[in-house]
Amino acid sequence: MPEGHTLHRLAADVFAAFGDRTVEATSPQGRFVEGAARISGQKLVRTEAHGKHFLAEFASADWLHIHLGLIGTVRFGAVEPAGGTPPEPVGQVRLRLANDTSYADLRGATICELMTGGERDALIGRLGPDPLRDDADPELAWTRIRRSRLPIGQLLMDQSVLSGVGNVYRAETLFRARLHPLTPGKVVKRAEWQRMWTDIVELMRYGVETGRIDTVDDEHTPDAMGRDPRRDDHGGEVYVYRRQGEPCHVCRSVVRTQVLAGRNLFWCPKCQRTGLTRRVGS
DNA sequence: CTCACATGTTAAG
DNA sequence: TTAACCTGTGAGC
Repeated sequence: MPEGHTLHRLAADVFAAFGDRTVEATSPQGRFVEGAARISGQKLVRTEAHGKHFLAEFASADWLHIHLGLIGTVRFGAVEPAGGTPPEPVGQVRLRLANDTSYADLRGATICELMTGGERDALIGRLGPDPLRDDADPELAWTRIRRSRLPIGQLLMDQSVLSGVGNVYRAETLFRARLHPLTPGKVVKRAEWQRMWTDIVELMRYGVETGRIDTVDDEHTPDAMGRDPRRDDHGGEVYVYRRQGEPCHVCRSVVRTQVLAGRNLFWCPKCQRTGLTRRVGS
């Protein structure tokens, strides 16, 4: 379940379990044997997340770089009794980190590699501002958005414009901004972008705290509206993401979907436009 | 059980 | 624009 909040949680969880001490690294699956051997026995100095990228620095100056892609996961477990042997890996475990009390198994990632510090810096340099980082500058994203004819829905998913937003946060933040996803970037107003950025920061911080993407305001919760809670998904309550064909929680219009650049858009045709002067799509 | 699809990205065509 | 990567889940039979 990897949007940016997942990676920031992962960075915190990995450091909590393995940070400031040596860690044993193996690649039971066999596709990261050399890299695992390089960091095994090294002290884990720090972990961090930038957008959807996980990075961990070891005392050897090696950086572990992981990207979960669409289906990658890290599963944590406790070594019991402490000091004992972790359970045999099940399935394709690319990387296992372990110490005397914890282990963590990485599966399905698109990237698991070692980097130099310079390569780590270059990677971060290619990413747009991450709403979950205190040093992020939303003006950098605005500079890209305001000059682009591409749809705001496409720009929000471009990791070089801003990093960490995925399909769920895209759909939900555009709904909350009442902005149609096909609105060209250059038509978005500065104040709209500033409000949207603030909203993204708030939504994603909540995601880091809870591990859930919950985007509906109190007045639109299942309790407040007397409807059934969402159950088809591990996420929380949402306005439009994967709700195509269902009624909008606000206006009852039927939520729509359309593929854009290979990913599904979701929006409410009535709530999401900003007046007649800016109606986009149909 | 099988199948479609998924919160992502890259490289091939 | 499409396939490929590769795991997990839910729907349907």
